[in-house]
Amino acid sequence: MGAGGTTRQKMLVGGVELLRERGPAGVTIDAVLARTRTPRGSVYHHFPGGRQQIVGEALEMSGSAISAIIQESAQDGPASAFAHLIAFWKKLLRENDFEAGCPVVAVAIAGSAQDDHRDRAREIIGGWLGTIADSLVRTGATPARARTLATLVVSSVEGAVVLCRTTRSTAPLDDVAGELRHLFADLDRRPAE
Amino acid sequence: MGAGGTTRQKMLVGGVELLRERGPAGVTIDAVLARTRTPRGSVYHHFPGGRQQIVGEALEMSGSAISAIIQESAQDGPASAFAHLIAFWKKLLRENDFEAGCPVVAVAIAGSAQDDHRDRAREIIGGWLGTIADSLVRTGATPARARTLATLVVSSVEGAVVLCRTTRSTAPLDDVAGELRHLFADLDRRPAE
DNA sequence: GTCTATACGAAGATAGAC
DNA sequence: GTCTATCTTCGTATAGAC
Repeated sequence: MGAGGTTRQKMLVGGVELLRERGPAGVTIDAVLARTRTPRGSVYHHFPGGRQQIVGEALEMSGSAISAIIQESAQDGPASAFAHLIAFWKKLLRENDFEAGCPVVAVAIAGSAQDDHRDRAREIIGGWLGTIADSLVRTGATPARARTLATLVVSSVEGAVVLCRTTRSTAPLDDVAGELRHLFADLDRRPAE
Repeated sequence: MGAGGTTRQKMLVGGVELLRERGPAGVTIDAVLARTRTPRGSVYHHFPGGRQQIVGEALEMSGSAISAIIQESAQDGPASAFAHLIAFWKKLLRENDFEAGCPVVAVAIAGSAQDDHRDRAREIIGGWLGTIADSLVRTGATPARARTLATLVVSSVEGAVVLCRTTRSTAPLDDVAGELRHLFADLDRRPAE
């Protein structure tokens, strides 16, 4: 939990946690306050935009963390990006007792009710796809196939995170990791589609 | 939309639509009534359990539809189940202008707030995995590898549905379909892990 | 089976004191 | 920066008439 830091930081961390656990609809001001035990009177001082601003900043903060992992590890190639992404999710799932998932996916499927941050979610996911695809191109894949493979990687990992939550196990991510390793190994044998 | 049928059926169809578009938190009684233009006074007559019952029955109805598609098509082998699943989602996404996703996933990641139908979501997804894995075993895969491949299929398809919603395009599902075809083709060359 | 009215609670947001 | 009301909106649920 967000123990240290300023009141504002604590609220934001609480918002990130709630976004991962319950989706945007679960990021209520009351829930943030109850979780972080920060003063109610400070909410609109730090977040003049209210609840909507908290959700938006929580999405930015948690989405950037994932983007950073992909960008850094992708410098060592697509296999590295894939491995680090899997490792990140396994760690986060276990640390949160399988109660936390991907905040960007949660926003993406939330629908247009209340405030709508889906455009940002789309941009963030687009960034992941671009980074992974670029990395695949550098290993010799055609741009078209790189894009296709990047889509498979992101889709299967995000889907596996959902299955990990429901089964309360990291097995789905391990299964996906095992199968997609074959696919990466095939890359040089089947470069163009 | 649920034009015909009894009041109860109309309410249920509205609940299914809302569950797919906004998740369980979006299935409010007000939203169901506004969408189906059914009488408010009939809600607790048809659903004594109130909102929670509507969400539960909407999950059963929409989850069963997907289970049925997998079960029927899996009789012709895993490739058929996979193809029909992809086709189902592409059709549903297009028909709903990419505003609707998987109701079971929506429940699975909703968290423990309010009513909790996650156990049922887990059972439903488990059924999909079992059906697909059985089908793979019948084509010669070992039980262990069948389970692993089934997990990859469900994970990547569900993840792709999320990406389809954000990009408002069926391309992610097509990408996954294209890549996983290679994997099915490899099955006979790499039967045991 | 359906209607209106209403009680009740949760949550977002604002105002003004400190 | 933080506190204590308070207002308002929304959503669930119930009661009783028709």
